[in-house]
Amino acid sequence: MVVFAGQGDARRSMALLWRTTRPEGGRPGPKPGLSVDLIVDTAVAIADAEGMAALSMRAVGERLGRTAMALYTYVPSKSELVDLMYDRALAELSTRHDLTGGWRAAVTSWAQETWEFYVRHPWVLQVSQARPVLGPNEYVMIEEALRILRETGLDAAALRYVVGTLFYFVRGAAQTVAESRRAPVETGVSDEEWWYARSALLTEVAPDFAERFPTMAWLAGEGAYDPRDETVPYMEQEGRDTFAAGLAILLDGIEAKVSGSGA
Amino acid sequence: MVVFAGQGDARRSMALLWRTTRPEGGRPGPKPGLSVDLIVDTAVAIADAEGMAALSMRAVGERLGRTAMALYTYVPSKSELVDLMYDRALAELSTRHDLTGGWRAAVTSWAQETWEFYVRHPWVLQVSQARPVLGPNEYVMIEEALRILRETGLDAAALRYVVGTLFYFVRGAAQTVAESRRAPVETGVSDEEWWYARSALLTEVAPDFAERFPTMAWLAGEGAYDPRDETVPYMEQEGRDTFAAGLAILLDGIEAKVSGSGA
DNA sequence: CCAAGTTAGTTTATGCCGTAAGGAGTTGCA
DNA sequence: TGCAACTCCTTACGGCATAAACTAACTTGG
Repeated sequence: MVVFAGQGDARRSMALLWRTTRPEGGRPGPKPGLSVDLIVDTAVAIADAEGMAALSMRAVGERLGRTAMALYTYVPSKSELVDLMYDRALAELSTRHDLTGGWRAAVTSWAQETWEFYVRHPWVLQVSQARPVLGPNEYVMIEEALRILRETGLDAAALRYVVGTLFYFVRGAAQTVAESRRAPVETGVSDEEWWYARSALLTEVAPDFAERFPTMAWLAGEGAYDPRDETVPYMEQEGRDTFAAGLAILLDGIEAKVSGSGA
Repeated sequence: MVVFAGQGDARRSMALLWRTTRPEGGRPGPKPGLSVDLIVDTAVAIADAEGMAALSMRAVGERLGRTAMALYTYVPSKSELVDLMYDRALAELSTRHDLTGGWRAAVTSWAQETWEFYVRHPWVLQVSQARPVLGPNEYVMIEEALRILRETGLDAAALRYVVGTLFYFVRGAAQTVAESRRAPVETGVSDEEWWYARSALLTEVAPDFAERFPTMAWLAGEGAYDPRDETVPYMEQEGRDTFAAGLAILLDGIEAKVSGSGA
């Protein structure tokens, strides 16, 4: 049974995100022992350390020495709490990338920082990108990307596409690495163990691998594996490299569009 | 408490994915009333129609006139079932894109088809990209992308990056549209209703929007909104356009790399 | 100063979920 | 004929979000 979210709910949720609550001097009743900020910070700490799967109202309450139900005084629901976590986390991103070196340098540093942010908070990528949360910090983030890329001189429509494409790429590239960090925490099996066991099973289950997947076999034979730093898990190294190289490709494409449109 | 997944579990799961089970003539016990295929198909149907959130063992069992526990005779766990769903869905993708028109045309048609696939099965994007599922059809999909792009003549390392970047982009672009289809199904609120209510609240909660987010305000003023087909939800139109334009940018970047490396 | 009303937080309960355990009925083979 | 293997069921457990009803702390109007 899906309950239609009423207008009132939406208003309360926006008010919470944008912090439009009056000072509220001297009210009756016991003094609040918690606060929305405290709850959100605690929830973020849990998600960072133990993954989104470990985030429950009970878990947050327990860390604060309260029951799960106590949180409902401050936050209307778990999904609302997750929205607040998301917006809080986004506040970490810087908002003033230097444009004096040209837009390409600025975009690169923006993308790098954003990528690191996602990797640092892997759970953020699990927050539904469905309807955007529409919190203040999400707007700040988008505004910053637009501000930088407007420097290219592209028109409004092109700017939209370019920013969208950049977001897709950064999120996708971060996702690979984020998951390779999340999985060990949540399953207790390291990347190395997992891949080792899995690839052994693969040859067992598909002995004709090389004939069925010739290009993959060629790629593996080409020694494209390059574990230059053995302390970095394989997936993570791969993700980093793809990010750097992919970003260059993307920026080349954007540059072509910019000079093509005569900017 | 996370239980370490043993080797035996992994072997069983790979065997299930790759269908390496002997014919099994005349065994004791009642004839199976269900089959893995039937269960997986039913689960896919539920996920397609009602979203991943509605997919439960009880729901699948009920559709088949069985209890939830009956499924465990065929499938060891829900997460295993989801892996099987994922691989089954991937079987829809075609494996022989025409290369006679050059790699760019082939990549475009591959990307288009893959994008449509994700949009058709929005739940696929929710299946963790953590440790790849490693089913046969995932390999087929990757092999096809590699086969097409090898036509560029890029070396192994570059090929990896390019394919990775392309995947990130297609998934990201599809995600936006997929969510805009998933959300109404799961929440009962259409895109239009939601955006209308939300943007009204936004001006209420941030009356100084134009000063705080000048580039976004400019973009909105530029009339970048172009609802050419009113039957297509806004988010979806935006997603489609970004996909087409973004893909062109990406391919331009790849082309630059190809001619740069003297292929 | 006290009763009324408001609020923070608890306990209890409902209805979901995945799945462990054990039992009932069915079938093929020794 | 009996046994082992098999499918499927019922029951149960511990988890989840959260509704409802309650207690206790606090402010304020009379």
